[in-house]
Amino acid sequence: MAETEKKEDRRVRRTKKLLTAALTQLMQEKQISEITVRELTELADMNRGTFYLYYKDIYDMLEKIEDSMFEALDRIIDLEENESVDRQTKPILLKLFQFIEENQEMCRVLLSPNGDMSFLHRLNGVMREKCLRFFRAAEAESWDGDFDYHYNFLMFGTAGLIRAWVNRGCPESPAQMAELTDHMIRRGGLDLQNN
Amino acid sequence: MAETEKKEDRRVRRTKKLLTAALTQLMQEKQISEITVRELTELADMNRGTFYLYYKDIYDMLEKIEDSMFEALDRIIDLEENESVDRQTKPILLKLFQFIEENQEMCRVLLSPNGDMSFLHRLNGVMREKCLRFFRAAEAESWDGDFDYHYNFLMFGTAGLIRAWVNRGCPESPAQMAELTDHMIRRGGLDLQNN
DNA sequence: TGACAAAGTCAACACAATGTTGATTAATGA
DNA sequence: TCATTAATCAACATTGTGTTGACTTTGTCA
Repeated sequence: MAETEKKEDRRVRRTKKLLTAALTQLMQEKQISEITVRELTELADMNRGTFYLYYKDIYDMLEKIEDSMFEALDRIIDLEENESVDRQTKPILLKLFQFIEENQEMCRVLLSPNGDMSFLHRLNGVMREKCLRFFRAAEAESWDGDFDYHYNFLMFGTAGLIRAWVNRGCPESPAQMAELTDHMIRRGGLDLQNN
Repeated sequence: MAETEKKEDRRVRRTKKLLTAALTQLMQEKQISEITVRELTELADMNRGTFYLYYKDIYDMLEKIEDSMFEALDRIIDLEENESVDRQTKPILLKLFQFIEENQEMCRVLLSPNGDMSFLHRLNGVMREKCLRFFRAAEAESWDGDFDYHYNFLMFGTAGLIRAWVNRGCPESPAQMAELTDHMIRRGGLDLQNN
């Protein structure tokens, strides 16, 4: 459990970084399933056996990368919770988008057609915990047993927003995106007349 | 291009149906990438060589299954367009949810953690065309260059709703879901006070 | 109904990626 | 500096792949 224990040997850091870079590149070109350990290590210019020192297979590697991302996200958002006393969603969204911007390369491939559904689901799960406190406290009794539906709509919608944003290369600032997301969540996307 | 040309030999239909059932089952248990042609055909109780008569590999098979789903969806929604003259989003949503209900097994696995990101993206693309006419004609000039963001939020949000629904086994009727979705799209998920 | 065409079976094949090994060399950090 | 640990390299059995040709079974349609 004790993550980032002390910090690894420089060679280990180097190796993992090279492998991650190679994987990110390959995932832009093809399905994860089509990526072999052989070509990954060839691209990273290292011995094939070295890969197995750290990962069981490609999927195990991707999962471990996601692990460390979620850990970082966890730290950031828990920190936020202490700072802000008010019940706004915006601060938490701002932190989220700042995090996405910093990890935009990996987020882009994970949300691309070659991406990983389980990443979406994990993001869904992690954010759900964070959001529950905000939502439940607010006057959200209106959705009773429908919370699941409401939450899934808003979370997946936000994921769609993130996807579009990273696909464009994050031209807007995290603050702008947090503002837009907050607006979408509160007032919906269609400002139509009531029919 | 000429799809469903005449209709295939009964043996071909049988084979493809058995393979599809086997794939659906296996995808509930494991990642697509971990599914081998060998075990798939063993489960379907047929010769391994038979698989290669129709599909290049597992991914090719999944893609072809998705193809036929999108074809069916296309027909349904194009039909709808002729029937309804008004500019409501609800009729199109109703047809969508009816379609999902009929294909709920496959939809459930495709949207599960073991699912297929490219399915989401294809759904995104197909529905985008359909929705453009409705949205553009409506008073939706408010979002100008931001259409992409709005659309992605609403489409992914709807996908999240679909996911939650099929995961529960579609207890609500398609009409109820269309109503809920319409509400989410128009008024957003949070009915909070304007802060 | 019966004949022909097409689908499915079976065994065999070369090929490629996997995951693991033991011995050796190189880099790190205290 | 030196003991420790990472990385390399070659080799290995194993497994899935994709394809072949000869065969048996099944469906279609005249």
